[in-house]
Amino acid sequence: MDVFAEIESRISAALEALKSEGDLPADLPTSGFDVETPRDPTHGDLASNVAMVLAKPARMKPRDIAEKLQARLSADADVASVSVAGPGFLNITLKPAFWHRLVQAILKEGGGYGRSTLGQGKTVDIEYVSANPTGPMHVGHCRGAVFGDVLANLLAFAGFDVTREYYVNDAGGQVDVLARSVFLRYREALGEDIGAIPEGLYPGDYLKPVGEALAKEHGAALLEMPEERWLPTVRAFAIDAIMPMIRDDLAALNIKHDVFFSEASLTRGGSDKVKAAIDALRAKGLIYEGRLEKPKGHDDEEWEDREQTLFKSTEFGDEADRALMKSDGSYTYFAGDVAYHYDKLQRGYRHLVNVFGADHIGYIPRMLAVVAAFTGGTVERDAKGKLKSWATSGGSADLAIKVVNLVKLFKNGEPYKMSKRAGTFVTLRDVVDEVGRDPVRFMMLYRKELEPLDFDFAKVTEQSKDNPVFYVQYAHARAASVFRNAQEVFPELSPDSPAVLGADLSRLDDAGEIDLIKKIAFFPRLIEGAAKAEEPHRLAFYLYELSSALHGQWSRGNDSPHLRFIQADDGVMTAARLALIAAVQQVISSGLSVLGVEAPESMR
RNA sequence: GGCCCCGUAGCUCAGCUGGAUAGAGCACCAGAUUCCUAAUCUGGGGGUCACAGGUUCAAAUCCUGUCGGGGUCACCA
Repeated sequence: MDVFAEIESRISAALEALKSEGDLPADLPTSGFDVETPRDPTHGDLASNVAMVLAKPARMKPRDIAEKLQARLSADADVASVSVAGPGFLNITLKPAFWHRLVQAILKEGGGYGRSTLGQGKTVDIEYVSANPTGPMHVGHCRGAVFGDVLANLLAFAGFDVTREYYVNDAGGQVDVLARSVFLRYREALGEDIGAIPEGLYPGDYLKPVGEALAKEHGAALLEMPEERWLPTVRAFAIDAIMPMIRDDLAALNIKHDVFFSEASLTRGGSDKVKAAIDALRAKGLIYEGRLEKPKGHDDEEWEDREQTLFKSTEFGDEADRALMKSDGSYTYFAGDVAYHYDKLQRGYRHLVNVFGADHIGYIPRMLAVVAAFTGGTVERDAKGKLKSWATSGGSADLAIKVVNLVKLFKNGEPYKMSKRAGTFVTLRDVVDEVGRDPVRFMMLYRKELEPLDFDFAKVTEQSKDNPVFYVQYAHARAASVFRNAQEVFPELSPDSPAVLGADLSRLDDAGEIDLIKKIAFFPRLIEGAAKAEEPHRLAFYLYELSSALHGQWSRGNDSPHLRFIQADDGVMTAARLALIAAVQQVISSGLSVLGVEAPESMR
């Protein structure tokens, strides 16, 4: 049940009635306006701009339209009063009985409350994390990982059919470096003194066991071979060893992908999916052999002017065409990504989401270009060629790119520099072990994704109450506690009992109580808004506000005992208030579950 | 230099895609605990929404320009 949609439709009905009676022009639209909660609660429960939006097409004064609607809506059995204010706002106050019914509806829906049919089962593929398989995850990966995971939860809650995907960059130079690094550890495991790890190889100790395992499996056999013979073996071995580390790291954050897509698989086993994807673009006339201009703004000594295979991404507004082949004849990373997205589209997804780090922003236009090219969609730009959004539209499927900004590390307020050499490299696992899964997840979401995030270990660990996650969890635990205490007096009042679900709510008339109901009434709309905007942080902020309202109402019982939830001499009132608490707790619980954060029954 | 993001209270940030008198946390000041968990609550001070124009009934929000901070710019991934 969505109060806003409900009132919207009643306003529409009122407009229709006025039209049929000739009070409004017959061709006047009956949608396109908003119903929202006014900032100032004295204005009423709900406000609409309907009169102002329709003033122009109706060629009437906003206030005149508003007054006609006022007369209509006042007759509604659920409406207590309607007023016209300011430039033509329609302020509506609903009868308490309406809010009481809402609480009952929420309790009846239970965990389904707030779920939406917005997605209508549309298939969505969300690609996130996609860290190179060259070592354990570090803190920097954390934000994108949590963001992607929660976005996936959120879209699923809003009715989309979601696939969570990880693109494994197991081809290219980085994994060759990994292989050489492991080979060194392999020699070490066979008793060789390898000395210091040379510049350019991965120095981490985590490769030691990998080298040892390699020695166990192959003995000294690999030592006899030239690099080009052992490299593929060692590379595959190393990746097979690293990926479980990464999965473990993700599991520590409660993140689980449905699909791990291997970049190397694109060209394995005789089939060349990269070539196929490029050919598909070629068929559209978007591939050509040509030269690129030397990039401006920085001196590049190694720049070489040569003819190469290019994708015409300028066709979609990118600032340069993009190379698909390296000078050694192998595919560029971009070429692999072209094939990967081609593959995703062929798997039938209607909506693709890529979660990028801020350092990959420059990569966005070419990716949008690729997907627009494959789907027949467009990359919307304004007259000056500026990108309107990081998304394609209008094609058989579309791509949206979400960018999470950098995480700046602090310790006791001082910037904290990560360095592998100085031993201050912080792995994701370290952070989760030290701080805990829930605080990390919540912290990563308690900021708009595009905003840089300061992450202070000392703050999040030592003064853990600074972390808002405890505030929200405490609200949930407090609700559970109220039930525990209430049952000592009224044993029949357990959370799912008929006595609570069917409680007579007519005495819930305190302003704070009604305010709590209004806050949970907003939940479905919040979910839809956050899902449409693909902004999970909204949910974190919402839960904080809702928790605040609950803590506030609880505390009012300190000064005014008659407001306490448990009234030992009044079972009817207690049941009513517990019903409200149960509904609030339900929303917090549902919200936290979308965030992937635990909703504890107790904080002790 | 091109492109992209950001600029809101002393600090860290929200602001529901254009709504009414711009909010929260931290910090500071003053209070609340024989009382359902004080990991909590109540009150107070604190603002040229970077700046200047424009669009309209209405702009922190959209457009243009300027200033400041950050990111990024073939052949890496």
